[in-house]
Amino acid sequence: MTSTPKFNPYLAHLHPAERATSSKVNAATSSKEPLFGFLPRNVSADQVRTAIEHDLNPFTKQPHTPQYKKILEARKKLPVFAQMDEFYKIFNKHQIIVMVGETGSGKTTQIPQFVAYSDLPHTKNKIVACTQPRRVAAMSVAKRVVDEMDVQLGRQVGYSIRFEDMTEPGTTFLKYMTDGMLLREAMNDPDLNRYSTIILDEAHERTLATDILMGILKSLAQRRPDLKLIIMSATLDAIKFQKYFGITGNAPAPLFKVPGRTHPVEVFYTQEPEPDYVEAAIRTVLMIHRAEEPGDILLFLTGEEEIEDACRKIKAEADDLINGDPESVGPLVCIPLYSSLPPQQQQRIFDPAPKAGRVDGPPGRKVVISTNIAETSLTIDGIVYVVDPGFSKQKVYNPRIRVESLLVSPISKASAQQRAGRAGRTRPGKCFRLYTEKDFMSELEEQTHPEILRSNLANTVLELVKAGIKDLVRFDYVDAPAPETLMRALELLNYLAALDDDGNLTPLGNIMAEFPLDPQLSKMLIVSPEFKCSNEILTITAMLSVPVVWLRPNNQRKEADIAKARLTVPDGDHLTLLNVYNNYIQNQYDKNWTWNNFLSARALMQADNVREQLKRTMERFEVELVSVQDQKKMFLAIRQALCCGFFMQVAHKEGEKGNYMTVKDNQVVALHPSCGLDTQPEWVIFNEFVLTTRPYIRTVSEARPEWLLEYAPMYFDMKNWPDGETKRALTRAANKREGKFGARFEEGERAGEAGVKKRKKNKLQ
DNA sequence: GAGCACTGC
Repeated sequence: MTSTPKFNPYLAHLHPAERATSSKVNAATSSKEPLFGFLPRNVSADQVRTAIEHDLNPFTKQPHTPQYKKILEARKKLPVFAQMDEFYKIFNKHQIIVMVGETGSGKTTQIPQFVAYSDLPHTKNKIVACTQPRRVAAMSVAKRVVDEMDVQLGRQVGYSIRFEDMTEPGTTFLKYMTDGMLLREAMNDPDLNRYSTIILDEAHERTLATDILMGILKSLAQRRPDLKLIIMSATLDAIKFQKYFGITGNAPAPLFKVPGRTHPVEVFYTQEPEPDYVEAAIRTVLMIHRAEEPGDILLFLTGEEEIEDACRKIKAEADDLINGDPESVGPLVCIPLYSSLPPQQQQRIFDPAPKAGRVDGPPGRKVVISTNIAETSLTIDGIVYVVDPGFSKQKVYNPRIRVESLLVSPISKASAQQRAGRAGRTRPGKCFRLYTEKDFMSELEEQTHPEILRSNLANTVLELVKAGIKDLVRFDYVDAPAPETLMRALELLNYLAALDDDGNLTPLGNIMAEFPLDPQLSKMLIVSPEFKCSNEILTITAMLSVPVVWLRPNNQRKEADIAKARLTVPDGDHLTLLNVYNNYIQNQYDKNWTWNNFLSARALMQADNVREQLKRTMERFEVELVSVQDQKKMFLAIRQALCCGFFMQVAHKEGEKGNYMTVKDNQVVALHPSCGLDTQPEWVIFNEFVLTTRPYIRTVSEARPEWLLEYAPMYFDMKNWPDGETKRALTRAANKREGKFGARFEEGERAGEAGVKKRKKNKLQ
């Protein structure tokens, strides 16, 4: 290589810097290369600025489109752009950095591009990844960056979310992805060798996946000095992350800080605590409507019912105002917003405010009444007033009874700030907090508890063990979960035979981890071929993994209930779910059919999608897809397979009043009113424990004690059980059974192990 | 005789 031809396909694959050193070519030709002189991980902002202005796209070597320059002018106005020099100074010097970028700083779109100029991942077959907590964000940011970089979506720049991989192996070097997706990858490739830099965006949201990734990446950074990490977060959490990612006993990780671009928001508190926050919220909205300048209102409430109720009341009161004095106030529209609303109705939040009732009359106003969805997931432009009663529904986990439930709780200071910020996106705004300043200062927690402290960790623990992390108690968590939560998870996985008594992954557990499911579900799915009903269990599993398919509109409850009764299988709710799905398929995914039967077409489509994904995983691990033809046998088989996964979620009837008592935890529960069983069987197996007006079990099927004893002998080993009616009933069943089956009971082999062992012998080894 | 904040694989 002594001369540089005009085009050399070999040279084109070489890194420009390497080319420059490997051949002393004439500088005039080479400098036409946009990336000429770039040294990986040691580039300067000057170099990057020059490359960005180059006529050729540095990554495709194609001339830029006119659109590129136009977008570039807008990019240059972003606050991060002004601090490019500082960014490279810090990034070049450190392996891990923490970045704080307020709303509007441009961090999510720009920082990954800056990193691409530094890592030059396209020359080394590496990828720069940027994680997002939400799928829509990963998708829309990737699309934006594609335009900014003048490349094609799914080629050089792409995204990867569940059900959709918009990347091209070997070509994609910048990838936006959900945090859950990267965690999945880490499970199978603990060194994440494809990545040169990993950026965790929105780290302050502390999703379960991001928290686990922080732990994994912190230790990975020691094994892989070539891997760089950027943790992007809101201000309040930065110090915590800096300390966490600091080298032990040494300095905290360096901070790169960029201001945001928002407008000031004036905050008001109430003088006294409000006894009824919904009533106070309604009053405040109407007060704003009467007395404040034009501008839309965003009110935060906790759930669907509260929101629909408030919508009706505000509408009624506003109408009264107008009728009473049409001169003083303009028209007002109320728009509800929560996640179970169909997307079409969610779009209504972007409708413009209503026009004035008449020429020169007072202008109209839009009020969006929303759950927390408007705090992070959706931004509504034009909001000037925020009404914040200070509550949201939050997930809480009680490890003692293994129950996750939703509880209306006070929000955190961080959350309150986020809410207030929603008023200042387009111009200066006001935020009305329906609590006192004193309560804000002294009663609200600084941060919302990270999800890892509020969740059942069974799934997470299985993923961690699969990723090679065995000592879960001493794992370096940003915030360690309660030991009891970990213990409960390990215990469940052990009973399910996913982990052996030493906490090692079993062959069964190894396959279970591959399914994006709760361990009870993956266990039941994997063992279902032994019962000759895997096609059916696959469907039921998919139906249990999506939101409830039944619709029950307020004004058509009766009709909805009748429609549901037509599809109900009296032997159990799980069989009803199977029946609904099968009917949906028989009716060829017909939307009219779903509509006429008060079923959510969206949820059913999702179920079908999930079913396909699970099916592919089953095929990959040679979990057979089989059915028995005889319906009676099939119904039995399905409930037996259910027992293999859900034997820890069993309740026994106590007395004649329809009360049930959960086995071992001894919680008194009732069958949920949605339950379709036509009798009250002595033993039931349930999918879910819900704590609302009282404790209910939901999605329930009949179980038989002999199945429990046969498929979960370790769990139903009665030697160390407390005395009680449940124990007596089980003992009766056991005695009866022992007479019948004798020796087989002694084996004590847990269902599922046999099948996996067989497969292992044949295929896995 | 009820209800499902939100997200993710």
